[in-house]
Amino acid sequence: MPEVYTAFENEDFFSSGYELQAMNSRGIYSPSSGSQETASVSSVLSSLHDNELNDISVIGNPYITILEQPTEKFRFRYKSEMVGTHGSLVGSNRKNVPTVRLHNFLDPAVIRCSLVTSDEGFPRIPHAHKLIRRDAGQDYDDPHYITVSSETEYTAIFHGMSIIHTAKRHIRDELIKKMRLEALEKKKNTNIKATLNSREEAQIKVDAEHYQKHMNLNSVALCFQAFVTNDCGVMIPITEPIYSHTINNLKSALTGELKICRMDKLTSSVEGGEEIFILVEKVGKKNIRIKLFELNENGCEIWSAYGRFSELDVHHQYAIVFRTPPYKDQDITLPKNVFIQLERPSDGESSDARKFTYKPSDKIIGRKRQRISYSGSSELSYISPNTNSIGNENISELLSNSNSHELSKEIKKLLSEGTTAPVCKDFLNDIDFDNYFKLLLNSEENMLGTDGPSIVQHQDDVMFAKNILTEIMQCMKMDAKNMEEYIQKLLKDRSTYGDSPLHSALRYGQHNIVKYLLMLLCTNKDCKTLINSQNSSGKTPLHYAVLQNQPEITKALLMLGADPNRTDDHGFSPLHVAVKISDASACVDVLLAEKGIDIEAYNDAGWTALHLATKAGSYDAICSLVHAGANVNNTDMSYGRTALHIAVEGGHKKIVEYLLKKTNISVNKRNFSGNTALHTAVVHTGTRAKELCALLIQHGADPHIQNHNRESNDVNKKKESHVNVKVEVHSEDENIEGTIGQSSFDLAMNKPDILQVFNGQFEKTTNKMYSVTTKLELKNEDLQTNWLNNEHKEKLSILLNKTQGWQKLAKHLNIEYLLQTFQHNSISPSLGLLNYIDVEAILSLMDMQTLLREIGEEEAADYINEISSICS
DNA sequence: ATCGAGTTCCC
DNA sequence: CGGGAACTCGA
Repeated sequence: MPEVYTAFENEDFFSSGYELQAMNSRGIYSPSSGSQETASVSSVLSSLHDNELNDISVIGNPYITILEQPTEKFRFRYKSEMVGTHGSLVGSNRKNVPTVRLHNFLDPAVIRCSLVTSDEGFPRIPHAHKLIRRDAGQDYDDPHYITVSSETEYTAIFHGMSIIHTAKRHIRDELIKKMRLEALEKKKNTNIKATLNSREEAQIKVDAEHYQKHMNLNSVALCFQAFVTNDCGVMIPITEPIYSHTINNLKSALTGELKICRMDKLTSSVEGGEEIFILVEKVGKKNIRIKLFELNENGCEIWSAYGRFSELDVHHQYAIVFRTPPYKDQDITLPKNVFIQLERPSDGESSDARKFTYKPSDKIIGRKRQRISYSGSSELSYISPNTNSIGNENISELLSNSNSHELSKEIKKLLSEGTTAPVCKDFLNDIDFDNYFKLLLNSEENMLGTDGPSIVQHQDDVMFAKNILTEIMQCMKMDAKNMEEYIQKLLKDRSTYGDSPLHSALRYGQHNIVKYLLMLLCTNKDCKTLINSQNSSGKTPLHYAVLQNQPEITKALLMLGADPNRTDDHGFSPLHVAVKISDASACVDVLLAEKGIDIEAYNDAGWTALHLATKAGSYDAICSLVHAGANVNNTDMSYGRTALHIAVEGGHKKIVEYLLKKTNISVNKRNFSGNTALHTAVVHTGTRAKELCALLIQHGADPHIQNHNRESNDVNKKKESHVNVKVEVHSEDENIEGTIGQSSFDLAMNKPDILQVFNGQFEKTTNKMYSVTTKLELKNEDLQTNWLNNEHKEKLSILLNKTQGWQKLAKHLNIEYLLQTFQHNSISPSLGLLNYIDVEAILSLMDMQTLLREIGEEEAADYINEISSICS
């Protein structure tokens, strides 16, 4: 087609469509003229008597601007859904409908709207979907034509359109239909009588075939083009086509709206790694990310990170279980508000952002923190500001300068001078004060916490305990009337997170302040209550003492009546907390020494201390727990695992070894999924899989125990029957439970090194257990007990691979259902088969030799003959 | 055969 | 309308 009309693609005109509309509102009328030639002439002429403002816009070729884009999201409907009304394609502003205007043209023309592919940068082709237009209860297929003229200000308004999702099976036909029409129209522009020749028809079919597979069915665009009809009734385009932006299918996981529906919790520790369950609208598991980000005051993103999860953590397109990433700043002392949103890599779409909060770590002091140098003075300067009510310079000085012995004497004196209420006399009598104070004073640290605040703005928080203590001292010195009451009030004061002074001092590692607070507390009538007070996350001072790995303080707290079994909001007792910290074994021991501690207690997730310790790999804690009498065969309530499962899962070889060697843990215990520790070891992805398997096998793990994992193929069907036969034979083998599932052995099928471990063990010990399982009688004792070693197996497998004899062998052994397994999974199919025969003790070497001869594998048979003669 | 994802239909 | 679920299809 000759390029008579060139595009007018000035960006300015595109973006200034609205201004143009205003300027042209008067409209231009010119008497109709027949041909295109005169059309452009008349447009030039008319520009002469148009006002100056319009000059720029009227000179040039006709073009179309889009006054109103269609919405970006629209639900594509199937034909069958088109009963009744479902709303039509509206404009991007949600009110109007798609609208375009023809410029630089003075005759009536028609504007066509059709549906095309949306891939920008690629040639637009007709889309397989339909764009229907409903008018007065009638539906019309695309394309749609609207006549424009000066009366309508050359504006075409496309009402009542909707997009019909062509069914997959009709895509090709629909494409062919549209592509034929397009090709025909093109040809007719030059020759009215033109038809498509068979070569063109064929080409269209080929193209349609191709597009059918690759067309994006969830995105379309509208195509607008203006035409005039010539004398022969042929549509002659007078503008280049212009395309709307993309319209995406609202119902698809690929382009649908991303939405966070619900979240399990909205907070995480700065350390990250916390598991969160999030319910979402339909997503594709391969095409979704969870982004956490922070904005500054100006709304600029200043931090972002992605939640950690795998495809397997996306449940049925509607839920995701992910772990939070660590926050950039581990040292925050106040909650940090950030945002969380879903992000779709394929098109960069994202959901609305939800608020999310990072909480400061409980172990703030556990880490090395950068110390900010305070100008000129000691930390003393931090004490004074908050003292408008009480002039306490003396006390401050006392606190900071006096050696601790002096001060403790001071306190002790105060305490013994009868300031204590009679109620606690009994309690005080019970306490071994000498020991207690020795414990507390057995420290050479300075009075003030060794750690200053890392960030100045949080000094109030950090100084909370110190300020309270200062006030108390002040109060004592002044011997005020309501002193006791006042002190009581001070001790009960709370700071951020509901911290009592004791919590706060512990949280910030101000160990000396802790000690002084404890001295004060021990004489207080509400001592027990105060000691056991819980902050807003339910933690007691004991939790923090343990988190800070302070065995002495832990002990002191216990002496003062701290309840070792009080749990935090997640059901964690101090023991639960302690065993998770690998170097806090001293605290574990202190706790375990406490009578009344419940070592089998479960946290809210259904884990005992032993499970938590195992998960964390805290070897010492495990030993302590076992010594303290923890039941090693106790299972967690969420997965039914013993510590052995958990240890294997975590690859903690040393712990596995300990459990197996030093405890009476049951090696073959199955978890809720029916898996034994050996199953877990076999599928272990780390480098230790083999060692772990060996260890378990050594301690009697049975690789034939099956889990509850029912596979879903023919292979398994057959295997079931196979297994059932086996079970019958070994009916004395207690409780294989007749279940249908995978054994450790099954799981190891494609792991030759692990099979070796299994084999090695059977060569030595298991012939008794798995003897005489086949119809074939075993004749040669030697060959029965000594099967092929690995080297022999490899050599033999080379022979059998060469001739494909392994397939025949498998068939004759009635295990052809495993052919595929061997074929696909083994490095060498024959080796897989041989290992299988070996482990399952299907037949003796002698029989093997016979069988090989029967099936014509002379070379292999000879080889066996050769090695067996060497052996004997 | 079975499962998850995608498609189609129904209310 | 939007939500939901039944159906279908490909791995």
